[in-house]
Amino acid sequence: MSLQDSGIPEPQGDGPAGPRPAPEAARRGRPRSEAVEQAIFDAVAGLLEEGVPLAELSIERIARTAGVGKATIYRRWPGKEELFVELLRSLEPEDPVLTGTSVRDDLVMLLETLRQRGLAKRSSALLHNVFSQMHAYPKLWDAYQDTVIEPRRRLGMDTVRRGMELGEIRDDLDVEFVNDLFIGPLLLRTVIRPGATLEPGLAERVVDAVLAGLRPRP
Amino acid sequence: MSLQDSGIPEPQGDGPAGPRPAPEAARRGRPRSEAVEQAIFDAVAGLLEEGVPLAELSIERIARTAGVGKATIYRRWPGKEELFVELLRSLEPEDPVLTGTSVRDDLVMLLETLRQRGLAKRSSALLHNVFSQMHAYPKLWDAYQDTVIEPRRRLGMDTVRRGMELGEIRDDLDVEFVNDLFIGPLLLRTVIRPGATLEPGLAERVVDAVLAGLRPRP
Amino acid sequence: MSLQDSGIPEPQGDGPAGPRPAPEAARRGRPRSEAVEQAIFDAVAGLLEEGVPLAELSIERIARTAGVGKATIYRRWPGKEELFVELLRSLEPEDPVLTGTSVRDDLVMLLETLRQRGLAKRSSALLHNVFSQMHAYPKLWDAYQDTVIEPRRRLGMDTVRRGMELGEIRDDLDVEFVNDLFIGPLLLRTVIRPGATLEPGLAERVVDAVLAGLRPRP
Amino acid sequence: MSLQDSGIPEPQGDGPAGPRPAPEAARRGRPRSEAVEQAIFDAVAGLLEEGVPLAELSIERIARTAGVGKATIYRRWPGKEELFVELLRSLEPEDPVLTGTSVRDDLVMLLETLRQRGLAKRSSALLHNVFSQMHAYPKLWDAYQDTVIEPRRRLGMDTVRRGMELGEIRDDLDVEFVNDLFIGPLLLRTVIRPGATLEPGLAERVVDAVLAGLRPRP
DNA sequence: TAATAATCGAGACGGTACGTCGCGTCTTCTG
DNA sequence: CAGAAGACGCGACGTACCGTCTCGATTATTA
Repeated sequence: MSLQDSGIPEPQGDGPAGPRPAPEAARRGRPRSEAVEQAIFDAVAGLLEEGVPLAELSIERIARTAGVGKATIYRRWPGKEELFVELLRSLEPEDPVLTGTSVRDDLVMLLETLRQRGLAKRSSALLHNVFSQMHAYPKLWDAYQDTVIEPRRRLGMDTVRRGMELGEIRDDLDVEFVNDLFIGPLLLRTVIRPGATLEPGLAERVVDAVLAGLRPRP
Repeated sequence: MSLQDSGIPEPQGDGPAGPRPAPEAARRGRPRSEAVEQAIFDAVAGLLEEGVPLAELSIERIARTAGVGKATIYRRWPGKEELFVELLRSLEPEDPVLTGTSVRDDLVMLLETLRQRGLAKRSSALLHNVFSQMHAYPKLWDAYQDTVIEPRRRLGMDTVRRGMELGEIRDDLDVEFVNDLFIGPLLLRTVIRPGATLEPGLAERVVDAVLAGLRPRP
Repeated sequence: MSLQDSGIPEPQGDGPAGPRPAPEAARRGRPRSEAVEQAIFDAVAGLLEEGVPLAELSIERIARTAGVGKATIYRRWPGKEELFVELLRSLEPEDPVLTGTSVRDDLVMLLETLRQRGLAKRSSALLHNVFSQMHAYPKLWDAYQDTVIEPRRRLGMDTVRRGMELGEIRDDLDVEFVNDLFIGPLLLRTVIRPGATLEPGLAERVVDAVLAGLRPRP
Repeated sequence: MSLQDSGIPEPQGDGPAGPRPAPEAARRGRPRSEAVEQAIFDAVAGLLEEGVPLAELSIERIARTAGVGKATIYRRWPGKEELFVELLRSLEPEDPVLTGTSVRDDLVMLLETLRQRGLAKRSSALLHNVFSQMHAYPKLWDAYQDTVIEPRRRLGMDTVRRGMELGEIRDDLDVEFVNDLFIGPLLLRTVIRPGATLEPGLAERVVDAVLAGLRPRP
C-alpha cells in the first residue's frame, strides 16, 4: 500500500504508533483543514481550562464542543491519548537549558527548569488539570516521559559526565546514578508529591547539598 | 482482617469519603457476607494476574467473574477505584522497617524496603499490572499516597531527625528536604521510571553517596 | 409435607392458586398479625389514592410504605396481583341486586348497578386509578371477572330466563345471547370506553330500547 | 410503509406523545435503516409467536433477538408500548367495511368484521398472545382504542344515522346510544369475555334481534 | 418454666432490566 | 475526497425490583 512514501520525514522511528496517521499515500481531493485542527485543540484547551476532568473529555464531547465530526478526529489521531500528547507537547517550554559557566551552575539551571515547570502547573488551570491527572493515561504518561522527561535526563547525564571530566564531581560513581541523585528530589516534589513546596532557591540548595554531602562539618 | 471489628460508628468527618460505606447506624438485617467480599477480591486479583488491563476491569466483569451481583459490589464501595485501593492496601507488606543500630543503617534499610517493593512489582504479574497503570486513576493514586507512601515518608523523616540529634547528619538543613534527598532517587526509579535497574546494594550506595557528597576526594 | 391437611375448608377448589398460602399444617409458633395485614392494605390504598399508578406499586415500595418486611407480604400472597385482587374484592359493593316486581324492572335494576359502579369509579380516586389500569394485570383482570362480573352475568341470565318463562321476553333466542344484548351496551361504556357518559335513566332506556326494538313505530 | 414519507415536521400539538420521535428538523447524517426497523418488528413478532408473554418482552431481549443495539430501539420509540402499538396497527386489517344495499346489511357487515377479528385473535398465536395481555399496558390499550376501535365506532354511527334518515331505524333515540346497542354485545364477546363463542351468523342475529326487539311476537 | 417454632422488620444476595452514554465504524449529503 | 451529522452494534454505567435468604428479636403454643 505504499505507506509512508510521502515527503514527510516522520521522525519517531518506532515507538508508540506516532501521533498522527499521516494523510496517506498521495494526497488527492480536498485537503485537511488546518482550521479544523485548531478548533479541536481550542475545544480541548477550553474544556480543560473550565476544569473538566480528563476522564470526562470524551471524543464525543470534544467533537461536539469543536463543532466537528467524530470521524474528523479519528482521521487525525488513533485515540484520545494521542491527541492529548500532541496538545501537551505543544504547551511544553521550548528548549530547557543552555550550558553556563561551571558544571555546578549548569546543574542548578537544569533543576531550576524542573522547578519552574512544577510552578507552572499550579498557576495555569489547564496545566494543573491535565498534569494532575495525566497519570491516569498510560500512553500519555509514556509519551510524556519519552518526549519531555527523557531528553532532559540525557542532558543532565551529559552535564554530570562533563563534571566528572572536569574534576568537579567524583568519577568513581555511575553517571546515571549520580544524575538520579540530583533530579530525584525535584521530580519527587513536582510529579509524585504535587502538593509539595517549590520555594525559590530550591534547585541551588539541592545541588549544593548533594555535592557537599550530609555529614556534619567539623 | 481489619473487617469491621471496631465498634466505632465511623463518623469520618471529612477525608476522601472513606473507603466503604459502613453498614449504617445499628446493625440490622442480614449481615454482609465475608465470603462474598473475598470472592470479589479473588476475582479482581485473578483477572489482574491474567494480565487484564485495569481499564478493562469493569464492575460488570468483576461481578460476572466473582459470581456476584453488581449491587453487592456497589453496596461495599462507591466505585471501582475505592475497591482497588482496598485491594492494594491489603497487598502491601505489613510494617516496613524497625530501627537498627546506626541512623545510616536505618536509612539503608528504609531505602532497601523501597527497592524490594520495586522488585516485587516486577516479579508479581498482579502487582506489575496494577502499579504500572495505577497512575490512570487519581483517587487510587491519591489513596495510595496517603496510606502507603506518606506514612513511610514520615518514618524516614523521623530517622533523619534522629540522625541530626545524634550528630550523624548535619543539622543546618530542613528535615523534609534532607529526607527527599535520600528517597527521591529511589522513588524516581521505582515509580516514575519503572523500567530502571534496581540492583542489590543500590540502597546502600544511595545513602552513602548522599551522606558523603559528590565532591572528588583529594 | 402434609400440605393442606388443616381443618380449614379452603374453598377455591382449583383455579388460579388462591389468594393466600394458608398458615400451613398445625399452627404453632407466633401467629400472623392482623394489624400487619391491615397496614399493608392501608399502604396500598393510600398510595393508590395519592394517584400512584399501578405499575409503580412495587412490592418493595408497598413494604416500605407499610413499614413491613418484604417477606411478610410474600408470606401472604404469591405476588402483587393476588394482593390487589383481594383488596379489590373487599371494595366491591356487597350484594348487587334483589328481585323487583316485573322482569323488566329487575333488568333495569341490574343495569343500574352496573351504571352505579361505573360512576363510583369516577368519584373515588382509588377506584378510578385501579380500575383504569386493571387491564394491565391479567391475573387481576381474570380474578375480577370470575368473582365479580361472572356472578352477576349469571344473575342476569337467570332474570332473562324468568322473563322468557313469564312471557315478558320472546323465548326463541338463546338466553346468554339475550343477556349480552342487555348488558353489552353498559359494559361497553363502563369498561371498554371508560370516558363515556353514564347519565341517570340510562339503564332504563337501554332495557326499554332493547325490548322494544329499533324499528320505527308506525 | 407509512414511513416518514410526508415532509411535514410533525408538530403534533397534543395527543399521546406521537408514536416515534421523528428524525428532527432537517434530515442530516446517516438515515435510519429500514432493514433494522423490520428486524425489530420481526423479532417481536417471532417472540410473540413462540408464546413469550408480553411481560417478558423486555427491550433488552428484543434487541438481543433482533441483533440490534438497545439505543437503536430507543431512537425510534420512547418505550416498549409505543413499539407494540405500531406493530399492532400494522397487523390490523385495512379498511373494515364499505356500504352495501340496506342499512341493515351494512350493520351486519360491520359487526361481522368485529366477529372476524375476534376469530383471528384465536387462530393466530401472535394476535392471541398480544391481545389477551394488551389490557396490561394502558398506553397500548388507549392507542388501540384511538386508532382502531374509535374510527369504526364512528363508521357505525354514520351508518345508524343514515338508517334513521332512510326510515329503517327509529329516530327518537340518540345515535351513539343506538350504536352501542349494536356493537356492545359483540365487543363484549371479543374483548371483555375473550373466551365466548363467535359462531357464524352471530352478527346477523344481533342486528336482527336489536332491530326487532325482544318482546314476544303475538 | 422452659423449649420450640413461626412471625416480625431489616436488609443482603444473585439476577434481570432499565434508560443513558461513549466507543469506533459506517453511511448519507454538502461543499 | 474532506467534512458535519448522526445511525449503528456493542458494552458498561449506576439504579430499581424481583423473589429468596439470613439475621436478631418477638410472641405464641406445647412440654
